[in-house]
This record gives sequence, structure tokens and C-alpha cells, in this order.
Amino acid sequence: MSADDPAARRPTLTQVAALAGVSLKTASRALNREPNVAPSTGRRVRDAADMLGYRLNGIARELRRGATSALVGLVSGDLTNPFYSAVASGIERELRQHGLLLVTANNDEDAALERNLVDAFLERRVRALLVIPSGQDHEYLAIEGNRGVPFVFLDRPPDGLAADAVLIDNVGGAEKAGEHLLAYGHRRIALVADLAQVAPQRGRIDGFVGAMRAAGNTAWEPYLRTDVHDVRHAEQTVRDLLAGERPPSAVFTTNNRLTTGALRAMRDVADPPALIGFDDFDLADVLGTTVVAHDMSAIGREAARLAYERISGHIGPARTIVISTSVIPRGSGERRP
Amino acid sequence: MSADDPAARRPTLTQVAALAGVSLKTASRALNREPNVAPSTGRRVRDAADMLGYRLNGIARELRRGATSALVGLVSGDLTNPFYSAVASGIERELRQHGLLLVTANNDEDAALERNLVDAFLERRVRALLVIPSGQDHEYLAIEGNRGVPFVFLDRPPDGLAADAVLIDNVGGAEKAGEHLLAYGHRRIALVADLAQVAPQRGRIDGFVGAMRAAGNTAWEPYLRTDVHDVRHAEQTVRDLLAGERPPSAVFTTNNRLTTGALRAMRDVADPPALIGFDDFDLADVLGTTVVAHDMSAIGREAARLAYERISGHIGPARTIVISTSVIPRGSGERRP
DNA sequence: GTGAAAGCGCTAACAT
DNA sequence: ATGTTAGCGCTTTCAC
Repeated sequence: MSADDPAARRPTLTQVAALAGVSLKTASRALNREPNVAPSTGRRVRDAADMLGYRLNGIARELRRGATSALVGLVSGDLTNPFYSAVASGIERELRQHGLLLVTANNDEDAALERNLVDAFLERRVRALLVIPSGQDHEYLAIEGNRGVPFVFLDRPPDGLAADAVLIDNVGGAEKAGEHLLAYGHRRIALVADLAQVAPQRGRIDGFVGAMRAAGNTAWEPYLRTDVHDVRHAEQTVRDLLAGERPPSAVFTTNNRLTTGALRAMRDVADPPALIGFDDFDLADVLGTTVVAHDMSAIGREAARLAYERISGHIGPARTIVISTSVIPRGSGERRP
Repeated sequence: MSADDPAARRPTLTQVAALAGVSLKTASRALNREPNVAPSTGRRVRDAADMLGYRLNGIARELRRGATSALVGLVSGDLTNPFYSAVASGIERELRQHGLLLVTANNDEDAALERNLVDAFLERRVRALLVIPSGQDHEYLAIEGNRGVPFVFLDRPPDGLAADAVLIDNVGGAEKAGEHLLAYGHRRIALVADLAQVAPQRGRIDGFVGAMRAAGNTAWEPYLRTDVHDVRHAEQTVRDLLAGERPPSAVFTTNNRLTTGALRAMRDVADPPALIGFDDFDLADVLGTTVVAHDMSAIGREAARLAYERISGHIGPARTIVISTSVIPRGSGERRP
């Protein structure tokens, strides 16, 4: 309990062995519960370890065993976004079952930072690397991919290399949203989307446009808004749409941030337009918000599963898992024009 | 791009040195950009490294440098709870500035699992350990604390050892909530709280009770409900309260989960009671929910800061940082009886 | 059932 | 400016 010498090095296995009066190797065997250790010897060694407060040095073990850690890295956006945190949670749960730990890092939506983080993870010899990429070009990862570090891409397909991926059925989900609004009689439907060049957004835009086209509806076209990247911008965009001369009768937002913005914009509107948002969220039921839902933990879980299979030696072509979506009607998407 | 031999070991510094025609140490110096390397030699070494796809082995480096990693561990509850993910995000941002990585693990609110995770982190030689503990007894950590691994407790004070901590002003926040409701004329105020034996909940209950006592109000007493631990249970509890003969005119919920449950219960109530929830949440503004707010990222940031100071050699008695709270009026807490 | 020696890949200390 | 030697703490041969 005293302040002790903080620089005191941790006891090593050698010291444990010395105290127990056995050789280094015997101490190692005893603590790892390997066979061929006399019960009494084993006990003596463990007592000595307890006495010294010994704790295995995982770094030394890992170096000797082949310079590969028990860590799996995740590079994603900010965990305050419930999408990323739900995915991270799903990954962590799955990894824990296999004794692996999750190391997270936020790319701040910056491709250069993302590369640095990937480098940092690889230097730490992570067993696998899961990425929800912000950058476009993933080719630099190809070199690593063949060096035995499995990669799994989440939410966005790999570009420039073959790697496992877990994706959402963006096109299908957006189609359903479009059809849902059409079925309720809407024609002037606003599409509020995030950066159009990133794959998931591209898919959601395409799915929506496809549904409109299939129904022969073109009345949505003046209400297309893309590259809306944050909550504030979304709020303003929807406000502007509603303030127009001929406002849309429905709005489809293509991710949780944009939906939040739309809800803020509609907060004090007497007769709000219909609204469907891509991504489910926590109090959507209380707010009565219709959404395109998908299982976010499952995305993480499946990605961790793919990674673990590769870690365990699975070889074969890159696989892609697609997570399905469904429209959950809660009122906002069922308002008539 | 070919399938390559997946078992191919990564190139080592020795191989880089051989290819560059220099000694091991010179290669090391060149890649670490240490002084006393001729420019031409440096370039030759770096070219060789690129050619081989060399990447530093952080495990070996860390072993040599003293068996301590660039990792900081966080043991907390499930990251799908926005409180935990906001804290984790705050920690990660702060650590990144110092080149440290965050390793997260979910204790599943299980004290035994929590101990195992702490052990796993210590074996990996994390530089510091941040804990949002679920267990009551933290004494087992005391042994480690004096071995040079800094601990920081978040949200709950350490019990049985002296360690740095970052806490929320639970008592003050709950007092303010109670006073706020009293000021709006409420007397029959329901208190819906989580497990009463955990410190933050204890503080929130005490703060609320203190405010009632100071005002000489006892009408709240029949409406005290504690040990409400999840959203479903909270919803049912509030439903039951409202269905009673003499329902409360106001409800104070002591964390985000319970507030969610209360909102669900009040969803279809024509004349809902006033509501204040502890912890701010994402769409509280849209829902018009009055909350006791505090800066969740700041909790993580401050904890990471304390940890980093210890890592950097700061010694001295354990410090406690208290994060302040404030009532944000949004409508639900200003409804009159 | 136990032990001695070697070495994982790197850096620190000490030459040259 | 560059090289040589030793060793971090552990596990893996291989011997007894």
C-alpha cells in the first residue's frame, strides 16, 4: 500500500523460478498448465508467482511465438455515431469469444490519418484489420493483404484489392423506401443524401432513383439534395425545401445524421411532410419515425466472424456478406400527401 | 497480387540491412531517422525496406524498450449505450494525440468478467487502465496500482484503493432536477432509479431526496422506484405509476436508459406528467425532453489526460475531477401539475 | 518430470 | 558515420 518504487520492474518468470527453486522452463510449464509437471512442483511455482505478484509478459510471449498479437484493429468513424458504436460493439462481443481484443481508432474521416492508423495497427501486429474506410483508394492495403494480415471491409466495398466485406443492402433498402412513399401517394419526394461519391450513399441514391423510375415518377427530381454531410446542414437543407414555393410532400434521408437534421427541421412544422430515414435509431419508436432498418450489431459480428475464420487459416476467395434491410413503419412514413 | 505463401514471414530488419549492404544497427538508425547516418546510406536502407515491404515489428521494439506497449485499456459497459461510446470517443481522441491506442472491452456488467479483462489488459502491458467498473470491490486492483500501471476510474469512485477518478456531479445534478420540478409546482414527484447500490445512482437518489427534504416536501415518497435496470422495466414502471389512483405529476429518471423507458411509457398518454431525465441524449431537443446534461466526451478526455500524466511520470496523491451538470429545459420538465 | 541452450526482432551500450 | 555485442522475457527444441 505504500508508495513503493514506481520504477520497480515487474517480476519475471526467472525470478519466479528462482523463488520456487526450479528451472525457468519448469516454471513456464507450471504456469501454462502444460503436462509433465509434478503437482507439488506446480503448486510451489504458482505460490511463488502469487507471492511476487507475477504476471505473464504477453509481449515477450508474442514475440517468441511469432510476433503476432491477440489484437484485432478497427478503423472507423467517430464512435459517438451510433452506427459505428453498434458495429464496434458487435465486433467486440464476437472477438471476446475467441480471446481476442479490439483496438479502435477514429479516422476522423481523413484518408491520410486512416493510412497512419492502419500502419500503426500493422506495426503492432494485429491479427486482423477491420476497416470502415473513409478514403476512396484502398489499393495500398493490397500489399499487406497478401502478407497474411486479413482485412475485412465494413459498410463499404474494397476498391483496388480483393478482401472480405460486410455490406448493407443499400440499393434494396432505398428502393423499398421509395416504393413505400410512392404507395402512400407521394410524387414530390425529396432525397437528402450525404456525399454522393461514397459507395453506400451511391447505392441508396441509385435504389431510390430506380424505384422512382420504375414507377414512372419524375416529380422528385427538383428535390434532390446530395453532399449534405452533417446534422446542421441537413436541418438547413430540409428547412429550405419546406420553405420553397412547392414543397415536397415527403422526404427520404439516407443516413442517421441526416434523419436527425430532418427531424429538427420538422420539429415545429404544423403539417410536416412524410419522412423515412435510412438507419434505425434509438427513439424512433417514440418519435414515430419510419425507417429503413438493418442489424448494425450483425454487421460487426459477421465481420469479426470473417476475420476470425481467416485468422484460423481459412483460405479462399474474398467473400461478401450483405445484410438485409426492412422498412419499419412508425407513422412518419405513412403520412399522405 | 497472387495468392502468395500466406505463411511467408514478414521481412526483418536484418534482411533489410543485408539487402542495403549495411549493418543491423545502421539500418535501425536509418529507419528511425536517428542522427549520424549518411544521407546516401539512409536512402539506400529505406529503399531496401520498401522493396521488401518491411514493417517495423512493434512487439520486438516494445519488448526491448521495456515490455510496455502503446496501448491504453478501457473496460466499460456495452458501447451501444451512448454514454459509454461518448466516453470512449473522448478517450480515444485524447490518446491519439500522444500516439497511444485505445483497446476496449465490454464487462457485460459482470464483475468476474471484468477481472478477467483487467488481467488480459495487464498481460498485454497496457500503459494505463481506464475502468468504468461494474463490480463493487476494486481492491484487487490495488496490487497492480503500485506496480506502475496507472488506473483511472470513470463515473464511479474507486473502492478499496486510491486512484485517479473522473466523476459526474451526481448529487448536484439531481438536486437541480428536484428543485426545478419543485419550482414548477410539483409535489408528487416520482423518482425512477437504477440499481441503488451503485455509486452514481446513490448520488442521484440522495441529491433528489435532499432537494425534497430542503423544501419540506414528502409527497414524493410513495413514488420512489429503485433498481429499475433496463428500458423495458422502466417503461413498465412508469406505466404502472401513471395508471395508479393518484399518479405523480412529475417523473425524474436517473439515467438515459430509464428516460428512454419513460418516454415510451408516455408516448400515447394524453396528459403526460412532467419529465426530467439524467443524461442528455441525441434527439432530446426534438422530443422536447428536459435533461440534466453533462459533457460525456469531457469525462473521457479528462480521464485520458490524467492517465497520460501518470504515464509521463507524474506522481502524487490520487486526484478526482468532477464534471459539472446543468439542467437544460426543453419543455417536458416545465409542464405544470 | 525436469533442465540447458537457443533465439524471436529489435534497441542500448560500447566499440571503431 | 558505422559496426559488434548483448539482452529484453518468454517459448521451443532437445537432452537428461
